[in-house]
Amino acid sequence: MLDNLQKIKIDKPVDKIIGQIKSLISNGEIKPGDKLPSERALADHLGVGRSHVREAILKLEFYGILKTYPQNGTFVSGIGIVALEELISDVLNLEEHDFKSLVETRVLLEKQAAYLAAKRRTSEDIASISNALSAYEKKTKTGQQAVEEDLLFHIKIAEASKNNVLKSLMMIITPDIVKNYINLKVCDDLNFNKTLQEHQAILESIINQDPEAASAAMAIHLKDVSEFSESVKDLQYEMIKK
Amino acid sequence: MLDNLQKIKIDKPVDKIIGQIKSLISNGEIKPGDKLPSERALADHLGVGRSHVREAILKLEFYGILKTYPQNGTFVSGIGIVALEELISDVLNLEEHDFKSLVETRVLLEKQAAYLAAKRRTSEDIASISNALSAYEKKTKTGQQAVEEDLLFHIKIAEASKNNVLKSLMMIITPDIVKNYINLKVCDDLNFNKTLQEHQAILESIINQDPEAASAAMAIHLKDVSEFSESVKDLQYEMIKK
DNA sequence: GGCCAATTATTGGTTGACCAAAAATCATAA
DNA sequence: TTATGATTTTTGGTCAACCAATAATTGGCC
Repeated sequence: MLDNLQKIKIDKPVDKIIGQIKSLISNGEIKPGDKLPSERALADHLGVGRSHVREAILKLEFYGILKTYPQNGTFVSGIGIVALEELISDVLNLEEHDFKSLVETRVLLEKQAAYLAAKRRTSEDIASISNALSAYEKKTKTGQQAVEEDLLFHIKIAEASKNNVLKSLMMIITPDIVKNYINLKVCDDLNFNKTLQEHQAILESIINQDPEAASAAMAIHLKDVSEFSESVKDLQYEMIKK
Repeated sequence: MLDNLQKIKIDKPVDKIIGQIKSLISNGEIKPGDKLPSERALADHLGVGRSHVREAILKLEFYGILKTYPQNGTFVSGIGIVALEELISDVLNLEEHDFKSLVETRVLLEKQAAYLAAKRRTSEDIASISNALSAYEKKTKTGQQAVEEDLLFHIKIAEASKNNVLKSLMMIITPDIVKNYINLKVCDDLNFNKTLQEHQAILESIINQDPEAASAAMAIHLKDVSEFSESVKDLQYEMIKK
């Protein structure tokens, strides 16, 4: 009976405006590099409040599509019409990250982070990673969950990689991962001791400055959850999203 | 004489507020999962307008750190204090992406995209990638730059990978890449015919469903720019940022 | 005493007005 | 005719007030 309630698509005003801006570009009214109409004019033209326009511009600014100069105007990035349209479309469809893609990408990033960390780690890095690991061990020894400490261990490795883009991207997908972990109750299945040993193996490889081993150890560590994600696939679509 | 003007650090009100929210968490006044004080209360407490608080919340929401429920309140993600602090710090320092990290990460993502595209591509994917390649060829044959068409080729491969997270991350770093390409004038050095051949090699591997070959072909394609990034390193810091 | 409805207070959402800075315009003088 | 400086206009930035929906409170009823 309630089945047909699932597909409600709330078109937030912001997304509508972003769509409108996109069509402005598609219709050739705005070319890459051009100045966008003033916020006022846009709000008037689209029949919405300026706040909405502002929010939309803000969002597109995060993704580098627009750039605002105070008291001057908002300008479109100069990367080309078609690419611009693709980018904007992507921003609009940003929510649909499925768990499988999420995990698949996480594995990729984490492996590379471990690889680079092994190559570039300083003694300070080793200290912080060790600290994170100790905190994790201490927490799990008392039987508690240690999601935070687990995360921190991985973050410290990302820092040791000396690649801030890699770290930023990991940060970006982390909340999604955590949300899915909680929803799918992945944590319950994990054996803390096993996780601890795997963490130690990763740390050891990083200490030994053995990139390949570090990457491999990270792959093993993430293998469980990776396989798990294969099995759930579309299960998440049946869950109630809050 | 103008040297000391370089270090101007414009502390936008938004970043200040994000910092304040972070310290609220650090001081234990707000715990993960808690409800944030109302926008009004926050604005009053911090002595700023509500718009600024709103903008800060919006930004933190993009990164999954906060979640706003209309007419109810804004809640902090439940991932843990330390991890939360790390995440927020990262949001604040998000701008400092250096070119080397950018390229290094791009290579990683693109190689994986090509790998997965070769595994999962449909005939439709091949068609769109081919189209993008044709457009690139046509444009370069006339001697023009074809940055957009180049980008589009890579985007279509990302789409063929069927991993939307991977695609999103590539989209996120693309503007940064483009900006740096333009600033550092990488494009000028590239040989269009060589690029075209490399693109064709990638496409061929994807058509043949040979993931390893596709990944390798992409690596070769990106090798030039990768090496270039090694040589510039800190050169960018001397440039004027606009 | 316990339950339910009307009321009140609080929340984020939305709007329009005002501000200062930058750009564009125009008038004036060389 | 050109250069220059005052003036007007336009811009995004900021703010305070209002709106509708929700949650908390209160009062009355059973």
